[in-house]
Amino acid sequence: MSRTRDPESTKRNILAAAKMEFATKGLSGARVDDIANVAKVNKRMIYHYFESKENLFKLVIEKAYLDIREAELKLNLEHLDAKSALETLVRFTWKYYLDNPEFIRLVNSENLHHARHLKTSKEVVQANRNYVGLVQSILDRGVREGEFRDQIDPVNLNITIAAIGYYYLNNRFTGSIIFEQDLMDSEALDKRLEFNIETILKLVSR
Amino acid sequence: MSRTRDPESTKRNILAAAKMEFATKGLSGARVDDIANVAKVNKRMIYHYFESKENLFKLVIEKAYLDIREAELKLNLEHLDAKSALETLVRFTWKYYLDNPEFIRLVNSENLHHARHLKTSKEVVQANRNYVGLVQSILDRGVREGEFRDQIDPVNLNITIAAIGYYYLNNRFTGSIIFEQDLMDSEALDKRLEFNIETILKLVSR
DNA sequence: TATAAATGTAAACAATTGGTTACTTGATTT
DNA sequence: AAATCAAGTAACCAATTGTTTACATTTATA
Repeated sequence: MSRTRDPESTKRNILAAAKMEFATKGLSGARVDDIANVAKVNKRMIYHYFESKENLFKLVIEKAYLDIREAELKLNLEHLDAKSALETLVRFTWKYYLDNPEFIRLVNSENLHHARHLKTSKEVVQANRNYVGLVQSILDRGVREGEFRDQIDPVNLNITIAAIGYYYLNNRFTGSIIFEQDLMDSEALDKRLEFNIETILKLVSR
Repeated sequence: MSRTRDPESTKRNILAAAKMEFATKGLSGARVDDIANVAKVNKRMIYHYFESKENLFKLVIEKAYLDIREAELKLNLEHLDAKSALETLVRFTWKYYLDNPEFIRLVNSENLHHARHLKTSKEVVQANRNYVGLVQSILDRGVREGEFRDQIDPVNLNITIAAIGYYYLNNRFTGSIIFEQDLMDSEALDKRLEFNIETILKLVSR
């Protein structure tokens, strides 16, 4: 049966279109008209369901964070030895950024705006708390197994794992110009991933 | 003598105001009127000297790159042993990002726009070529001194040195929320710098 | 089945935007 | 000192923007 009305699908379409629009053009550059056109809904519906452009952005960035944290939990890193778990996490983080370039763009936008949309989001804070705990448990296990150094700060390790992927991909356009090579060709990408794994493993090894 | 007209100072004021405006609000979010007000010049002067908002942005981002590359050259890393040279470079990069947060924001904006303003800038490419050469020479020296591993890719090393500082500072707002600590308090900043030096030195060591 | 609530459309609005026009004032040159 | 050009001002414009108003239609419910 073909329903002529479908509020859930309308909301989903708006959110998906908004995510791409905000990621491509930033918060200021994004156009509500364009979001409506891509989502194939009347512009009025955006205000009906999401109140304002600003609030729509808030929901988009919140969902983006919850999505990546959820994907990380699915890795089931508890079942691996510490070294494999850490390598898996580095690989995952890289691949996630590579497959979801919108995530990086959205995080940049949110930081340009001093994270004002995320400030009130308890859910995102909790999801991240679990994530830091996960990395801490890998570190503990690595120490017990005699593989990792003691006293490594899990937050700084987390940040570095993200950083070495994020920066490369975020700055792929300026990078490809100033380094005079295509940073996005598959050979360069593979090489970078291996480089990153090496960086992290050397950092934690005894 | 007080000159009522001073084109050089007018241009300088416009460029300085534009740099801050673009860094704070991005290319789309920046307002030509605001740049004119901050620079204390008539809006007409911006178009007189810089043609368009877009072209003004181009000059701002070009100058930003030339400035950092120039500052790096002043470090005179050739006179240091390889390990000290590399540590100095990591410290410098961190401090430069810390003291010039506009640089990070501008690079983000340029990447959001697929680096279209930098594409035609021969000068920036040349400046960066010198920079990669500098890092390569440090690596060579380190190998000769028996301190560094062989075959380290200078471009990926460069990218990683930048990444570990850039990401932390770029995402300081979202980071302070999701990690539930002020990433910008001086203790956290010192700790991060030491962490980064350790990361790079462990990466290159034999 | 009548009715109210939810879902949707079209058009318009007030404010803002990058950019321009028409004009004035100061400095330099011959 | 006249003339010419560069530097500067104020007001305005057409286009675009996020948001709203007024209205129509579908769906669920009493």
